[in-house]
Formats: sequence, C-alpha cells, structure tokens
Amino acid sequence: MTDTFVSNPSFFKLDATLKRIRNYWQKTFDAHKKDITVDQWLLIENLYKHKKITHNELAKVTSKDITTVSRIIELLVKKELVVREGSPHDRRKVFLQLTAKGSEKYKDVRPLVLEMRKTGWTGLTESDYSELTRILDVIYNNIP
Amino acid sequence: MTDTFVSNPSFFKLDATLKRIRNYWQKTFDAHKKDITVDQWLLIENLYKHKKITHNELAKVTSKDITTVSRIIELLVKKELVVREGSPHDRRKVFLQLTAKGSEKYKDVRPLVLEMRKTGWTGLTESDYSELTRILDVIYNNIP
DNA sequence: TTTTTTTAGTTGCTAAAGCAACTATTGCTA
DNA sequence: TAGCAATAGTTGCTTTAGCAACTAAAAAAA
Repeated sequence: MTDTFVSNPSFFKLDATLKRIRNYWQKTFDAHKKDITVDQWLLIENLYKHKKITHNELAKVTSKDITTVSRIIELLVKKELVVREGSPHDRRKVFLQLTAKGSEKYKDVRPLVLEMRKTGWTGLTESDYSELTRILDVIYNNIP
Repeated sequence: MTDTFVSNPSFFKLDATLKRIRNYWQKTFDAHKKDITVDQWLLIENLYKHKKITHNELAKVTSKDITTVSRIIELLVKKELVVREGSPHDRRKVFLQLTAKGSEKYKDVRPLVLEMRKTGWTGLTESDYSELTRILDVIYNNIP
C-alpha cells in the first residue's frame, strides 16, 4: 500500500457520507412530522426486533455507548414509546420494551426508512453491497 | 434490488465503523498526550493544506456545519493553534490561519495519523480503496 | 459469612451536529 | 440613493458520543 494511498482521507469520506445520510433521514422524518430522531429510530427498530432487552444489550447491538442508550431511552420513555421494567431476578437489570404506541411508531416510520434506503442504493448492485460490507468489516476488525 | 437487501442496515454499519475509527484515533491521541480531538485534527489538517481560509470555506471542505466549525475554531484559538484575522476588504469575513504552534502540532500529530490509516487498511488493496470510494460517492450523490 | 470484585445503570462533564434566530456587513435593485 | 436581499459569523437550544465517577446489586473469593 503506497504512502499517497495511506494519506488518503477515507475517514473523511465515511464521515461525509454518513452525515449526508443522517441529514437526509432527519429531514424526511421532520417533513413527515414523525417527531423522532435518527438514533431514536435505530433504538426503536432494535426494540421491535428484540422485544425485551436490557440497556447493555441494546448498547451492544446498536454500537452505542450505554450512557447514550440510557439517555435516548429516557427521551423515548417520555414520549411513551418505551417502558422500563425492572427484572425480578436481578434487580440491577432493567428490561426495555416498546409500548403499543411504540410499535405503531415503528410501523408508521418503517416504510419511509425502506424508501430512503432504496434511494441511497440507486444505481448500485447487490455485489456493490457485499463489497461495501466486506471492506467495512475488514476495516472494523483491523482496529485494535 | 431485493427487499431484504434494501432492509439491510448499511447505515448502521457505516456508523459503527466510523465510531470505531474515531474512538481508536481519539484513544491514540490521548495515549500520546496530543491534547486534541479528532475533529480538531481534521480542521488543523485542512488549515495546513489551505493556509488561509474563511469559516465558510473550511465548513465546505470538511463537510461540517458552519456553526460547528465556528465553535471548534474557538477551542483551537484558545489553544493558540489558530488565529482569526479579519479581512480588510470585506469586514464580514474572517480568515483563519495556523499559528507556528499550530503548524508544529500538525507536524507532530501527522505521523500518528498516517500510522493509524495504515492500520485501518491492513489486508486491503488499492482496488478495495477505489471500490469503497466509488460506492460511497454513488451513495452520497444519490441523496437528494 | 464477610470481604472483594464484577456488573447494570445513572449522572456530570466536554465535544460535536445542526436548526433557528440574531447581528453586521455587503451587494442589488427600484 | 434608499431600501431590500444576500452573505458571514455568532449564540441559543436540543441531541448524540464517550469518559469518569458514582450507586446499587449480584457474584466470587477469602
């Protein structure tokens, strides 16, 4: 790998792309008055998928810091989209679950998300997707 | 493009990878007592490259919000790495420049950054790099 | 059983992202 | 030339990121 190659700012390109996607998602949510942020959506999506899960587990599957999860969940509880329920067996643990309102929010927002993902992938093939996944995975695992 | 494909959370993978890189960079900066954040570094890198530039231009080349740039620059000014200098021709404009200390910081940190980039790319080829760049560019330009 | 360590979660702090509203110029136009 | 629009930046606000320090409970070790 050449020096000019290494000096190439791929970090920057990742960052710029992600910011652009995030921005687009947020603007779309806002335009449709979904009253939700992108990261709040990510948590809702995972809560829908996992049904019952702790802060810690949710942090792992979303690649978020547990403190960040804790605070986003607080906002979702305030919006009555999520309930916290202490575990009877282990009183340190708190299980998180979507409320009925939370499930409805998921079903309400999901079509928008699918549409946006489709938009992002326009002109790309499934093999492009595999390539991207492969390369990002390698980079991810290269980091000590 | 199939539905399962579209539903695949590539956004999440981008986010996770970027967070991991950012985290690694920050920890490395801290371990070497560079007293700098990743985004502060990005601005310094661009100030070194462009020599004399306004907030607005710096925001464009770094894909950052101008308010964000404004505040990061404030921190860099406090650290005496950057000076603001009003334009005599247009009193709205403020030119930004690295101080001598700022240039030194750049030269001091740059080897670390090159090393980390190399680490991230271990096991990948230049064609992987082109692929990643191409795919990210397509996605970026797909976003309305 | 008592002490120590580990685990789950919260709170305080600083940094960065981005929108809205604001000031101060400069440029355009009627 | 006077009035209005556009441009450059800053400040206030809410959200997310992540480290450090903390509480409380459970698990492991003495």
